[in-house]
Amino acid sequence: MLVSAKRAGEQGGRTFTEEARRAQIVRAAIDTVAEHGYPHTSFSKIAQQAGLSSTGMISYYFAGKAELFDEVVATVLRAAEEFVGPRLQREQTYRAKLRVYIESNLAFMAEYPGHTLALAEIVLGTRDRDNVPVGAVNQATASLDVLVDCLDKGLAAGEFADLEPRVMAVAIRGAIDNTLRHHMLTPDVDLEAYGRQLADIFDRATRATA
Amino acid sequence: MLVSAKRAGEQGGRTFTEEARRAQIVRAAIDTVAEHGYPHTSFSKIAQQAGLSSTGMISYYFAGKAELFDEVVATVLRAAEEFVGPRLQREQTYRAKLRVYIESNLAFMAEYPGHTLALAEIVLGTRDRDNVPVGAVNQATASLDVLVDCLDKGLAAGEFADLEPRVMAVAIRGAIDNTLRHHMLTPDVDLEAYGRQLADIFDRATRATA
Amino acid sequence: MLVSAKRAGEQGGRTFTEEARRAQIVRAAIDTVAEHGYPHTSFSKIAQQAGLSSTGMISYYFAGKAELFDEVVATVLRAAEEFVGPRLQREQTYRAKLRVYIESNLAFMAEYPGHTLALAEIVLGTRDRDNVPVGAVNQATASLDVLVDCLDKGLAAGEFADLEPRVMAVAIRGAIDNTLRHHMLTPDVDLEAYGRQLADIFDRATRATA
Amino acid sequence: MLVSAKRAGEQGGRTFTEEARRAQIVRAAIDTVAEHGYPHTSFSKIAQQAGLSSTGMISYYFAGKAELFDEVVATVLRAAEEFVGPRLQREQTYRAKLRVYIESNLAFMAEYPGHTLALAEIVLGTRDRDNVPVGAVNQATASLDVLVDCLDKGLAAGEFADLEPRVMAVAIRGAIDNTLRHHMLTPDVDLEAYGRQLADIFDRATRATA
DNA sequence: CATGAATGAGGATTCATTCAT
DNA sequence: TATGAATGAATCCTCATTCAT
Repeated sequence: MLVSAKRAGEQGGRTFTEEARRAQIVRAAIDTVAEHGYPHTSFSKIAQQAGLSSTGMISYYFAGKAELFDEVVATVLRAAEEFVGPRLQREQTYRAKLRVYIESNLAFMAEYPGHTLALAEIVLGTRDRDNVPVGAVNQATASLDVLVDCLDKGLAAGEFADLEPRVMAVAIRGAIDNTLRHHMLTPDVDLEAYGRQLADIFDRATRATA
Repeated sequence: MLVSAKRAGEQGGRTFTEEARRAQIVRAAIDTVAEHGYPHTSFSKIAQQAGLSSTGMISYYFAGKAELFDEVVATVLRAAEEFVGPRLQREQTYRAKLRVYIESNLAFMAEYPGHTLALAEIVLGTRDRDNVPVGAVNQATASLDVLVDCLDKGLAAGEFADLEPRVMAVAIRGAIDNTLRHHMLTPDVDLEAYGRQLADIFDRATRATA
Repeated sequence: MLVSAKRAGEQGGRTFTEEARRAQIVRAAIDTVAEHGYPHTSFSKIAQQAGLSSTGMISYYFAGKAELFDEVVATVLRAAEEFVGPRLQREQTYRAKLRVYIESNLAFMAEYPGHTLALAEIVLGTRDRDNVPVGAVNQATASLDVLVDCLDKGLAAGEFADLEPRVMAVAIRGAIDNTLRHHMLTPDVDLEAYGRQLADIFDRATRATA
Repeated sequence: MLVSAKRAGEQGGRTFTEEARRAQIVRAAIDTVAEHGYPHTSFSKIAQQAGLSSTGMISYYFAGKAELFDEVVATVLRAAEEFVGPRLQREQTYRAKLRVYIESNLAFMAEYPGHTLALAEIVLGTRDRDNVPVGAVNQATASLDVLVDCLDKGLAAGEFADLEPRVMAVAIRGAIDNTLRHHMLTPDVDLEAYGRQLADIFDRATRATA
């Protein structure tokens, strides 16, 4: 006798079907944000994109706007981590890891442009009523820590010279994200070449001065 | 036929009084966006901030939301240009100009945090119905050209080595903007020190490799 | 053809199991109304209170909202009748019965505050689309007849003087219910003492004038 | 030169026109509650009743459901006070005042049945999320104090015997309200006669025992 | 010039109910 | 018998914009 398909796939108290629906909605939300921008993303647009007949369905699966977009952010970050992480671990030196971090982030953007764009939109657009960024952003900034960690260790290993890890990390992350933004405006640029050049820039910036 | 007193002071077909009103509204819009975030900025919040009794006035002076926020962006960019421009011209070498560009941009942020924050919010939040960035953003990206120009000339003068001006410019601009974003989240950082370190990073990145 | 085991225990065409489920749901409905108020009582809150996993169960056992709340009212009235009835019969004179009616009604309220509160909420909140009270209320008002009957007979027996039974009954019932309402707002009052005083009031009101 | 009509009629910072609109909406709300019951009273029903084209108008004039219904309650209580108050003051003895209180309350109900019904509905239907009655009710219960005060003073003056003013007041108020409720269900009763009989009841109840 | 009342579309969310399994 | 996913109407509320004055 088989355990029912539903119960088998539970995650966090949710059934397989529930999880599937949530994933479907999250995917639709990502696409909608990427296409229309976060401020113009409404439940009805998402429902339409997902092929759902009403916005009620979304409220049925997500407690509210916040929960939905928190999950969107988590999903995108997870996808990015799964894309970038293995490539990072393959490298031996921290200098090589840094180069791969930059290049594979841009490669991820090239492969999932919607994901990255949506992430940026949501992180900037999501505030509580005191204009303080909410949960989603904490996750997003947490992703900066991977980079800080890499720089920290590389510094300790003597591979990098003369840098404040967090300042550098913020710069690198900003450079990457802004590159995506420009890529969105002028989609004809070659992201792979861009990635190499960006990596060159920060490779040089982390070298010891003569 | 006499030119009316009003018409004498025109700017783009508008009278002094009109310009004053528009400026008042633009100022209020900047403050409102900075305080509540672009998604929570409505005409009524702006009217309230400006001390106006109704939103009708705003619609009276601006053809629509787009026109208002275009003017906000233009105003902020003008302020930034007026702040950064003179400091740039004071320097002789392009390398020095680059350093000053970075430092004075962060200094501008420190002095007018609302302006910069509002700009970032609006640029990301303002799209037409096809999600194409509107006029505002074109202006914003235009501001990148100053930086590209500086790098271009410095390259020609042999001051910088080995860089693609536009790639570098996008990286620098992104690094600066992301620094502001982090400053907003953790307001205790010293923007002046940050500016120096950021300038160091890109100073090194533009040097010839040994 | 055999009568099935299930059918053997029918009540109004329903099996034991069905009755048990209905009772469980009715109990949950009473508690929910008492806790959250009728306007905030939804099927999902009731299902939650009953430990059911979905509202579908409720719709399955009750034809609709109206049927459920009709049964709630009937249940509460039955409980009140079972509480008050025997105490009433124990008394010999109608004057004594009247006193016991008042006191035991308040005692019932003290013992089952949720029941009484729920009843009041539902009676006021349940209307059909023409604002005509539905079945539930008819039952509720029917409960007034017990009181009218007591007054009628006492009058005939010469125990009460000078009163119109229905007017008096409405007054007494209103006084009792309003006492509960005040008890809900200020729960520190002693319902037993209140009951005695209330009984005193109407005991005096039913005496012949000197 | 005349002060503008608008400014002339201000009340609490509101213009004449605003006040008129608010009054119109409040009147429509009273009628709607009286006709459909509080639980079935929605902004759209009120807007329809008021002849307004959208519910937006109501939100435009009232900060929310709570503010609207608070004003409804205040309006009804004011009307009742204006009706009952003068009649009360005309009487010399507290015993006479008590009789007039009861009779004129029923007379008010006869004249403005919608008002009283709406009041009862709202007071019972309005709770915050902890099921605690809100502001409106405080006003409503405050109206009980007039009665308590009358009984208190009559007791001190030796006009009433042997009663706990608050218990008596709650009883009287409950009797009055329940009489209205029955009047609503069976509209053929003569409220004036009812009022006299109700007054008789409590007149007798407050007499000294022989 | 300026006002502020009015509009109506669109926002998220909750609800009772249905239906296939 | 029981489930829970799906529905879509209805909830209150906010919004940018218009228009008569």
